[in-house]
Amino acid sequence: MYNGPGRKRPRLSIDQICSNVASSQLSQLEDSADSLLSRPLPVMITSFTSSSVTTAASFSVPPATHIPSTSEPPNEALNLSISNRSPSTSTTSLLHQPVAHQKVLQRGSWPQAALSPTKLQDYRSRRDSADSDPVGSTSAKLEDNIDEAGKERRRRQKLANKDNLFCQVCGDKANGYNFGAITCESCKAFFRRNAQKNKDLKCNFENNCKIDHFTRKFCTACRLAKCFSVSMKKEWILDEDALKKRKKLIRRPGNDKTPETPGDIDYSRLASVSAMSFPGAVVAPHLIGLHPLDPAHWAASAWSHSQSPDELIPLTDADRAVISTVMENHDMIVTVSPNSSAVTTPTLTPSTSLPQDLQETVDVIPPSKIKTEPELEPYVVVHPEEPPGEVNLDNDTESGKESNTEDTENSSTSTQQAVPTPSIHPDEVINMAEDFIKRLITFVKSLPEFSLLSRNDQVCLLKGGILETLVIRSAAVQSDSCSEETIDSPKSNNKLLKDMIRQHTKFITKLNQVAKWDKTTTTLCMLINLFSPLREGLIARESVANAAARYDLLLQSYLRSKYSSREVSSMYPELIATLDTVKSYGEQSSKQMYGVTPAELEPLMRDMFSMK
Amino acid sequence: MYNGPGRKRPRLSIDQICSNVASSQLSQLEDSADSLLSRPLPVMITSFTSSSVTTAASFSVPPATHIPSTSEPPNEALNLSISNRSPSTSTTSLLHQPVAHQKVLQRGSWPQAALSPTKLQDYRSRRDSADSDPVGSTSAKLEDNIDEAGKERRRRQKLANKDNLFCQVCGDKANGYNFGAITCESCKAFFRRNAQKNKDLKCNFENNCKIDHFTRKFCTACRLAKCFSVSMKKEWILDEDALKKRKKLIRRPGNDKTPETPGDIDYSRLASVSAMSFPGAVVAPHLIGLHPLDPAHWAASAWSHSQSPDELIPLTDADRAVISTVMENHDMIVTVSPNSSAVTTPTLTPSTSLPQDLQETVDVIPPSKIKTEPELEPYVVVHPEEPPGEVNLDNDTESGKESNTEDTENSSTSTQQAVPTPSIHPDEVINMAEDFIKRLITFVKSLPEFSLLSRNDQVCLLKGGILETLVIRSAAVQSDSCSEETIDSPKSNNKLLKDMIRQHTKFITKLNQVAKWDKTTTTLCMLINLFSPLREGLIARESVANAAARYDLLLQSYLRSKYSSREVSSMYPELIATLDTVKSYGEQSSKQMYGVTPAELEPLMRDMFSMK
DNA sequence: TGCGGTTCAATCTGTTCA
DNA sequence: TGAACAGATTGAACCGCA
Ligand SMILES: [Zn+2]
Ligand SMILES: [Zn+2]
Ligand SMILES: [Zn+2]
Ligand SMILES: [Zn+2]
Repeated sequence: MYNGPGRKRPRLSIDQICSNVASSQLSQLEDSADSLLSRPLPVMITSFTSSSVTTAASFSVPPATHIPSTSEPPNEALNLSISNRSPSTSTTSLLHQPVAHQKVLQRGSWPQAALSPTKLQDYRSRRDSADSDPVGSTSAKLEDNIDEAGKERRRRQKLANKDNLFCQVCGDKANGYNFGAITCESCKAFFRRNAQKNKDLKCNFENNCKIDHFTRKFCTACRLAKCFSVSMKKEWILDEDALKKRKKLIRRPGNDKTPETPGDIDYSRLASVSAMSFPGAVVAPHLIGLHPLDPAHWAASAWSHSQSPDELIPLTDADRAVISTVMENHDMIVTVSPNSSAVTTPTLTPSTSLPQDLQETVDVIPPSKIKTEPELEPYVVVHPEEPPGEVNLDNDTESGKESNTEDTENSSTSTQQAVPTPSIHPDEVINMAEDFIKRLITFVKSLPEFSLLSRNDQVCLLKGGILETLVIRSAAVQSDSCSEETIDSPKSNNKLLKDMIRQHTKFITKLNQVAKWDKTTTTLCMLINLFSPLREGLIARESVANAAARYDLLLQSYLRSKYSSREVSSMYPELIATLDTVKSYGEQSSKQMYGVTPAELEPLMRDMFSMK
Repeated sequence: MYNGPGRKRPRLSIDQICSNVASSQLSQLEDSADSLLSRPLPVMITSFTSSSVTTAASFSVPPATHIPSTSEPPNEALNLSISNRSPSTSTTSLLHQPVAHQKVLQRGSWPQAALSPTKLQDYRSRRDSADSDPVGSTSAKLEDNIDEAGKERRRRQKLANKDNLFCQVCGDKANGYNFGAITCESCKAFFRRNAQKNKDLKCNFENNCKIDHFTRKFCTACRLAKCFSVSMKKEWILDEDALKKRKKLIRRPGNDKTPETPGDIDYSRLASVSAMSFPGAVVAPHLIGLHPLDPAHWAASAWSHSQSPDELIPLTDADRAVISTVMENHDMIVTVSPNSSAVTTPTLTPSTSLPQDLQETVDVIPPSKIKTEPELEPYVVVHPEEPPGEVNLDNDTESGKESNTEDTENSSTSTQQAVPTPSIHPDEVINMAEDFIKRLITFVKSLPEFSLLSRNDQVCLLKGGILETLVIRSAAVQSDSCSEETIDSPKSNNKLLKDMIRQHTKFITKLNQVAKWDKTTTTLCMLINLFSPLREGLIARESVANAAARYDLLLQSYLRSKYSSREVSSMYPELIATLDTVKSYGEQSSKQMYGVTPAELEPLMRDMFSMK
């Protein structure tokens, strides 16, 4: 029996990663994550209209007292981080600022990602029209002539294409789209052979086998999963009937852009679906537990609008709102802007609070600060289990937590100068990492899709993806600043580390490039990646897949609102592909990180944690 | 000198190391070593004829009272091994088993690893007659008849065996010996198909792919390497000629079963050969106080044969015999195969017995279990001071010592599963270490060169080299398994320890690489290193140097029998060089080990002690 | 030309038989 | 231990419609 499965690379647990990175405290990330998760998260509510601008404003505003009681003293964690940066005094003072105002968060507004049945066709036809000359097929001669012009162009395109088209499943060289995703010949065949059969493939490992040129044949289960995860559509595999018909004769040409049998896919369904932002048809694959990044799904779910390829499609209000909220929260919680002093360090609070009781918690928060969105409902709808109208997040009343972000900031700014980064005590580096991760978790908790998950699943996602998230996020934050400095840091003599940093930089650069240095884009990518339904241990994979799908669609909509159809059609897949690389990258990083001393890590961490 | 990250740790004496490692008992390594040394070691003598079957049988036989009549019921050891496979209950129950029988095993029963050509033949014929009905051939019938008697017995044995025999390559269920190692059918076929072909298999990964039931087909290169590492002999694959002959006719079953050289091994020759295997000239350098590993000396003593550079120079029968004996003993005593449950814990037995009296002791041991080699004589000749004919080992009557090996085994084996290594109580770790060291010592004592030394010198060698030995040995045992697991162990948050583990892994990897994953090679290296004439306190440095030289030569011969002149000329020096690094490494390790808690050490120890 | 399907040779593996 | 065999997969090449 040739059951060739793949060689499985052990995936590091978050614990391991953390311990690697920071060696000590972080090692209990799981625990901390857990504890973090159990802590209430402040609900952020954004009024729609007020949205962006408002948010922006609030962003720079010092959170200061906000919240109620948090006049509390600076929290320890923060202090630590601060200390890192500014060795001396200034920092301390900053530290004293109350971290209180955490945030907001919306609940469910969902932009609807258009996916209508027509999309695919749309996509294709658009594509066709764009690239290939629709010249009549009848007169070849004419065509020749006419084509002449476009010929070269086309050729070039094609060339360009083929040369840098890589299989979304295994990374091998790809020819073009197959079943909805850019894949190589082998994955195409593989998918056709297996997607439909119901034989339950079983992964002999952890269901997270890496799939690449070498390993693809190791684990059919994961390979297939990956296929679905990139949204390959098994529905596109011609069934017997279709085949028969096909062979016999091709009648009404109208129907069949897709090889599907006429009656097959009822694209009309999609419409309604899209309304729901989660069309069953498209969702299916995700339910299977795949991760949402799919060009394929993308292609399929292309925009329903039959807009001209160059017209931008404005975001729906809902989408816009969601995006701004997310970004706002992200900026508030995670980003430590070097300049703006208004720091938001939602780090955990030692507060004794509680939990699951959302509504109430929400109330606790000063209405003025709460940010909520009308669109929430729809989202909630998606998750009927949830009580609509309110965020299902734990509310964080915050505790005395202070953000040392300030310090960080200070130091960073001050550090900006030529002055070589002051030596930081290893322990501090650790603290910084810990602190940052906490913030990141807080941010993630602000996402309803995340907070609605069971604690278990939340932990699973974090364990599995925190590092990747950090990596991606670092791109989202300091698009350009990292590279040089980080790399040049005279501190690291450690070869491995240097390589890592270089690789990191390379990745960041690549991602930023593909994302055109758009922070929103990178942030969305980060989220899409966060919600990887294949993470080990997940239970509600479906929910995760849904979340991923949601952000995926959001990203598409966002892109489409900013770039032309043409641009998006190349940009989106590239993003997905790039994003995919982070997986192996992260894994590798954590491995390499192993044994690196905290001190050596500092520069990289500064970068990853966006501390300057 | 590894001056890695930071802090220097005071240098520890072996006692200290031990105490650190194990904290208590081990600390008196010197003492214990001494005591161990003074204890008689069971002489293992194997009659050639009785060989395989017998041995196999004895192998599985409960050591229990050992001695003579082993009409004993199922032995515990077996149970243990079985338990490995079945995680749950069995294990626990096993644990509850009285510790008494633990040690059982060893003592003299020698499973025979198909070493001698005769054995192989034996095996074959037996197998044939037993399992497959040699319907046709005339001789077969005769055989049948003859065999009749032993048939049933054999069958039973085999069965018993089969149940707890696991492939040394992939851990799958094994049938018995194939090409010199216990392997499953598939690995057998795999080996036959690939071992001889010179197509250069290339590992797509890191050359340390884990090989198990699921992963074995992932990397042929590593699988093959693993095969070699467990000493599978490609020479045993019938070559064309042999095949032809074989096909033509099966006459005297005696002659050609093995591809081995016609006359097979003339054991009688061994004497003289081994006597020569120690040319005075070569010894010289060592006397000067050099340690045996030096390229220089090597180059000088190159093989006198003026063979063509690409021709392999078969080992002399003597050398082959010695090597197999050594390896066999090593495997039996020291190696705790993660898969093979049949555990060999030659640890000391609680018996009260006695001592220095060798001859007598020997008698005490069930002849069937004792393995001895004709070759010993010659060796003895080298050390005329010793009474020839008998092994100069102390016989081990065992003290009240119990080995917790059992526990160890259990936990280890059960650990195999995905289950994260179960936490082992620190004390157990200590015990494991102690136990392991004891076993190692037992093994070392089985080397005439060692046991012939004065007690003082023996202790000196052990004190000076036990750690290094452990390190090297870990490479010899689990070529590939250590790295990942050990490193990933979430347990160790201790930075230093991690560095150590990493370094350890690095070293092991390097050594294995240089040694091409050949266990015999690494084992010989270990021995060469053990006999370092420069150890502090040594008196008979000359003898030690001789021993080193001997193994050095043996290594060279061995290499030359396996690789081309060209290969060896680069390989050997590399081995020596690599080996040399272990010194500083070990030193460093002991320094670092300082202060590490036993619990933290567990993973490293598991690795070093090859407990899974 | 893109992207469905189809075919088929080539590998390997592992079991069974001799 | 070898030989033979039956499978299992894979992936490249190709076919054909729109
Ligand atoms: Zn592919
Ligand atoms: Zn898998
Ligand atoms: Zn095997
Ligand atoms: Zn390999």
